[in-house]
Amino acid sequence: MNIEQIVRDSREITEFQRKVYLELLNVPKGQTITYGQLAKRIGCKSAQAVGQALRRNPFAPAVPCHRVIAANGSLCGFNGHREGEEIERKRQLLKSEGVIPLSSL
DNA sequence: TGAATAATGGCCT
DNA sequence: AGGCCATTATTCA
Repeated sequence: MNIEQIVRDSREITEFQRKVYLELLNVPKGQTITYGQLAKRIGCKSAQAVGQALRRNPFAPAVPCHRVIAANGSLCGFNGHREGEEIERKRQLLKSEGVIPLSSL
C-alpha cells in the first residue's frame, strides 16, 4: 500500500494536515520546499501550521519530511531542533537526493 | 554572520 | 480561550 493511500485513509488527522502530507509526497525527489511555500501550496497562510503538521505527523518515516526546509535554506526541525544519530542519518539521505548543495558542507 | 524579537495562523488541551 | 510551534522577516551587535 502506498503512503498516499494511508494518508487519505487516515481520519486521525485534519484535512489540513492531510494536505500537508499529500503535498509533501507530491514534492519530487531531490527537490526541497520551504514551510512557507508548502503552506502556500495547500492554501495555508502560516508556515508554523505546516511545521506543526509535520511535527505531529503520524507517518514520520513514511512522509519525506526531510525535504521540507526553512526559508533561508537551512535544515530546520529534524536537524535543528531535535538531536540524535537518526537525525544525521536523514541529513545523509538529503545529500543522497541532491539536497544540501553547499550549505551544510 | 548570528542571536533575539515580533507577528501570523492553525492545532491541542 | 490560552498556549504552543520543525517559521519568517526585521533589527541589533
